[in-house]
Order: sequence, then C-alpha cells, then structure tokens
Amino acid sequence: MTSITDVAQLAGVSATTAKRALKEPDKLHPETLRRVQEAVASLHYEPDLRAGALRGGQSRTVGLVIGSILEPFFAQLARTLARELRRGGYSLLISENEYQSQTELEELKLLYGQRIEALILRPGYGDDSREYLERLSRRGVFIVQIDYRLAGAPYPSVMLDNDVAVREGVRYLYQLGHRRIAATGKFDPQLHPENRSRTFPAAMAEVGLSVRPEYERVMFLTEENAYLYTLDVMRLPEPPTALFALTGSSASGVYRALRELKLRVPGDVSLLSFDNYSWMELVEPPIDVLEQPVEQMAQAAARAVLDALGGVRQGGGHPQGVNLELPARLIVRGSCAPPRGQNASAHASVKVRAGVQTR
Amino acid sequence: MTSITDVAQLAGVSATTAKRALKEPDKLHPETLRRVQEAVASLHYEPDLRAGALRGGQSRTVGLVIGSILEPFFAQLARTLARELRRGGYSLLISENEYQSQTELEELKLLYGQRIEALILRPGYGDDSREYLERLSRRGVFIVQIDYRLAGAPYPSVMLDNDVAVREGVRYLYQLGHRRIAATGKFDPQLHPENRSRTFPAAMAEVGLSVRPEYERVMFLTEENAYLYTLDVMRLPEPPTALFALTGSSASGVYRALRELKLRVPGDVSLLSFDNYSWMELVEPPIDVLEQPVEQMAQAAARAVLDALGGVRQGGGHPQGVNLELPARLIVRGSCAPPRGQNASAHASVKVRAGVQTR
DNA sequence: TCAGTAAATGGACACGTGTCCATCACTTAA
DNA sequence: TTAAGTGATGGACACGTGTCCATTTACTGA
Repeated sequence: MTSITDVAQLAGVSATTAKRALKEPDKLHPETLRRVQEAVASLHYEPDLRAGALRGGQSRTVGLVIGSILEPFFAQLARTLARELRRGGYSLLISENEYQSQTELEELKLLYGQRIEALILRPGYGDDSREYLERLSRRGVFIVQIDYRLAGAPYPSVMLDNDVAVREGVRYLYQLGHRRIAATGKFDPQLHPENRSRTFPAAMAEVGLSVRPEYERVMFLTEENAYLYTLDVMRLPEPPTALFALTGSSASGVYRALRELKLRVPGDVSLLSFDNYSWMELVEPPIDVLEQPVEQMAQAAARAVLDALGGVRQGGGHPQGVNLELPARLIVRGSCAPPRGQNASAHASVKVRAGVQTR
Repeated sequence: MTSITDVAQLAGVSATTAKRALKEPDKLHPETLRRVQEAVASLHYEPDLRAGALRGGQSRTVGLVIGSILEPFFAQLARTLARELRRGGYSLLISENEYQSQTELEELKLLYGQRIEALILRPGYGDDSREYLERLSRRGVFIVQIDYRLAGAPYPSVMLDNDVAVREGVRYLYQLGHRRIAATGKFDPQLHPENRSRTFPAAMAEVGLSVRPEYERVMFLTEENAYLYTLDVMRLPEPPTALFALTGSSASGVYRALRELKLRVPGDVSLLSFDNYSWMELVEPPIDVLEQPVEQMAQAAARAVLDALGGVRQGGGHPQGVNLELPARLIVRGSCAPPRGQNASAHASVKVRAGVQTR
C-alpha cells in the first residue's frame, strides 16, 4: 500500500510537506509542489480516508437503515440521499433491517463500528434497537427518522403528511359515492407501524363512516399478504366498493388479487394507492395514486444531516424544521369511479381541489 | 469516544487483556474475564472497525458499482450481495456510476479511499475508468465483473449466458411465425455496451433473418428512449410484428408506447422481454420474459469474492469458474402469439423446450 | 552587518486497534 | 531445591493520517 511517506520519500521531502501539497498547495514552494505532485502521479497515491478519519475523529460517513432496497420508495430515497451527501463530502452506508428490529440492531452495531457520524433510518418494527438508538445519540451520532416517527422519540423526522394524505384519499373516495372502503393493513406498533393505517379509521369517521371490522386485519404488509387480504375481503358477502392501498407494494398484491378474481377496475371496485410506482401507469386502467415527494424528502433529510454535521449552515436554506411533513399529491388516472349502481350525479359532485394532476 | 483503553482502565487491566476478553476469552482468568465483561457492558463499548482495519491492513469491505439502484435487477443484486458478504464478515459499499465512466471513476476513487478489498462492478460505458481498474487490481483489489464483460479485461465475471438467451428468444418468436423482429437498442461500446444487443443480429441470421436497418438504433437504453424508439418503429410502413425488449426497464417504455398507440398485445404486436419485473405479471396480458437468475448471480459473485479474500476455500463449494455464465429461463404468459394473418398452425408448431414455465 | 520577520519545511505525537514479545507467578518433575 | 514449563497479564510498536510546534531558510530594513 503506497502511503504518504512513500510519496514524500520519492519527492525527497517530509511527510508533512507531501501532505500539504495535497491540502494546502499555496503554502509550498512551486518547485517543491511540482516534485511532490510528480511523485503522487507516478505512485498513483490516493489517501487512506480511514486513517485520516481515525486521527480527525470524523469518519465523513452517514448510515442509512431502511426496510428493503427492493422497495422503489426506499431505493429512490437511498439514491438521492447518496447523491446529496456525497456533494457535502459524506459517504452513505446502506443497510436493510428487513422489517425486523433484531436485524436492525445488528445493522446498527455494524454501522457504529464504522463510526458513522449520522444515521438516517426508517424506525419502527419492534423495540430491540430503541435503547441502542439512544446510546448512539448520546455518543454524538445525529439521528434522523424518515417515513415514520417513533412515538416519543426525540430525533428529528422527515415524512409524508400522512394525516392529510389519508384524509384526502378517503374524502376523494367518499365523494365518488363510496361507503364501504377497505384499507390494506390495520395499525400495529410491532407488526405494522405505519401512520396511514393509524389515521384511516379517524379519516373515515370524519366523513361519517366507520371501518367495518371484517375489513380490518393486522398483518405484516407485504405484497403477498395484501394479495391474500384482497382475496378474502372481496369474497365477503358485502365486499368493499373501494380499496385503499396504503403502500405501493401492497397495491401490487391488491391488483394481482383483483385480476385473479376477474373483478374489473373501476367497474367492480375502485382502487387508490399510495406511492407512484412506474407499473401503476402501465396497467389498464392506470391507477390513481397519492404520490410521495420522495426526492424532496431525501433532500430535506440530507440537508438536515449536513446542517447538523457541518455546524455552519449553508447560506440560502432556511433552518430545517425539526419535524418536517411534506404533502402528498393526488394523481387521478381512472382507477376510481362511483360504485356500481350509483348514478353519475355523485361522481359529478366530486370537487377536485386545485393541484390535482391528471396524467 | 469510548475505546478499549477506557474499558481496560475501568476493569483495572491492561488494554491487551481487555481486548483478549473480546477475542480470546479462553485465555483469561475467569474472574478477570468477568470484570472486563462488566466494564464493556457498562460503557457499551463497541470496537472501532476502522482502527482495527488500519492496523490489520484489511478493511473487511467490498465495493459495488452498479448503474442505478433504482433498476430492480441491480437492487436485487445489491441486496443478495450484501447479505452473502455480511455472512462472510464483509461490509458492502454501494455506489452508482449512473452509466457514465466519468462518474464511475470518481466512485472508484472514493471506494479506494476506503481501501476496499474487492470490487464488484458492472463495467462498460466508456474507458475513463479502465486504467484505474488495472491500478486497483495491481494493488491487490480483487475485481469481479457482473452482467457484462469488458473486452480483453482479465477479471473474472458473472453474467447471464446472453448468447444462448437471445437465441432462445429469437427462436421462440421465429417459431411463432414472426419475421419482422425488432430489439431495443443496437450495440455500441460506449453508449450501449450490452451483450444481448450484440448477439441479436447473429441470432437473427441463424434462423435466416436479418435485422432491418430501420429497426436499428444506437441509443442509451432508458425507459424514455425505449418509449420513443417504439413510437417510431411502430409507425413505420412495415412495423415489426414482434418487439424484443433487451432489458426490463426498456420493456416498460415499450409497453407504454404500445398503449399510447392503442396497439393490442399480442394481437397487433408480440412482446418479449428480458428480466422478470413484478409489473410484468400485472398488466394484461402478462408479459413473456427471459428471467435472469439474479439470486444465483449474486451468490456466485459473493462466493468468488469470499474465496479470493478468505484465501482458504470453504469446504463443499466447487472452485468457481473464472467466467461464469448462467442460463436464463423463458416464462410464457401470453404476450407473444403468431403475427396477424398467420394461421394457427405456426403457433402449434412451437416446440416449447422442457423447463419452460407458465405462470 | 545584524536583528527581525515571513516563508518553507520538518519532527513528534495522537487516533484505536492488533500483534509480538516480555514479564511474572505458580506448578511440576528431577 | 532448582530448572523447566505453563498460564495469565502487560508493554511497546505499527498501521497512515492530521495537527501542533519547532526549525531552517530567505528576505527586509536600518
């Protein structure tokens, strides 16, 4: 391994001078600078970041813990975060908790072993790692929660304004005439920690509806479970007239079940989903969605981290709120319609608020 | 930052002894062991992996450079690689080259700064980084190419058997009666370094067909470009009767264009795609695909890395071939049929080889 | 010519760990 | 009793860098 001393030796200078050639070239005699630069080039020297971090106490590294990198929402988040952080001089270590706090705990320990300076994570799914997070925080690791806020946790968070979004979705379906609405997944602090499922019953109540008990199911919200759930509720004597998929991947399971049951969308049942995954535009009819501003969320989280670590706030940006909630965007495409037997008047009465996009 | 010396001090032993409590507990007096363990627990000590790596000369870290983490093929690859490597005690650093060798070069330098011991990458897209790869290799970084093999590069590779897969796809379409077949993207060493597009003309020739020049286009193969390409070729006086999407993401663009043109699949045009992305099962009709064994590819690459780094080969596994080519699997679902005006006899004559799965 | 100053360079140390070797107490065999 | 052996522990050093301070050299002005 070529080190700075090798460079120094070849250039006939001390290690200190060699290092200065890289960091503070102004302070060097032009001739010396040239010699060192030549040595660097001929040895192809590249500094060992770990060693520098060891001495400086800073690893210039940020950890990211998400559920699954296969989930497009998380993948897009990871990409933007990596890009933004790199611009600030930080590397991103990505790891998956696979929706289990036990796995999460191990990943956190691994990340701390790398002495990350900040941690961005999608919390929830059990308490195994909760205490460890506190410990990290006490040791100076800056923590940002993303997509979900742990009850009572003091760390800043960036997420969708789920309350407003769920209400908007429910109101949209209600105004189309739907009264029997089912959502994928009932809230559960361990198995399904997800704010949308928590808000859903309240949002229903606000339009004078209640969630039918037979539509409620606590489950770990995978594509497969959403599929099984849909098969079950659509076979009930009084099936829902509208399905509200609270995550993009569950929508995929819902859709598959509907096809298998030969139910037409939106003729037999309407479908509204969170997230805007690419396939949702490809199916017939394309699916109405509540799109998350993933890019913005990632940027906000990255900026929060850079602000906290950099100490100095970059000019231009406002100070980031501690708990940021960004709005969803309703995109109407055609998978929602008045329920069967309903006259069109109900449909016409839908007030589509400004800002709704049709594409 | 609590270090091993803090632990040692609290336990009233030397740093060496404290460290032994973690690595070689047998060699300690039970009473001493207990005291150290208590100190570790009360200080929540977690070793600094970077410092250890610095001394040991080994970072226990592997780099991965892929095109885009948003591409499901790469995401799945990354996930499995991370899992397998962690099992072997290695961490995975993921970075994206965004299909540009300039970006790739920067990412490689960053990775080398972290002193990765091995590198798994999807090569191609320009020569900026080619020389740097050699340099890395000379410095002892073990390099594995994945998904594509750089012409003349000496590094081992793991990829699909593209030649066989493309031939199988072409033969499948040919036997259905198709004569005018178009594939997304013409081979180009810079813009579209991808073996399937290289094989496609040869595969056509083998069944006595040639690729029409008006179907050929050198392009950077994004979803959007595939969309534009499809719009163009389907508006030709003699449009293709079958489209062969050489990547999963290009299939998405193709499909969107076909819908926009109100062309029915497979009535107006047949569609066959590489990769098996989840949406391909959801559209109507579901899409015939040549599925890549992503899991296997990742496992093979991980094993190659672990073998090379571990020095000792784990029992049970065969020595990995230097250049591994895994077979694709044809899954027939219904998006391919005899071209319009063709009688069904051609269809009936298709010999579906054993192993084809219908789902 | 000499003191004073700025520019240019070098040396020592610290970061936290792993490895090698030394030390010490104690047991065992002759 | 003594030498050899064994088990338990400690100390010194090295990894490659960044920082602080010291030293040398060149230059300025009186």
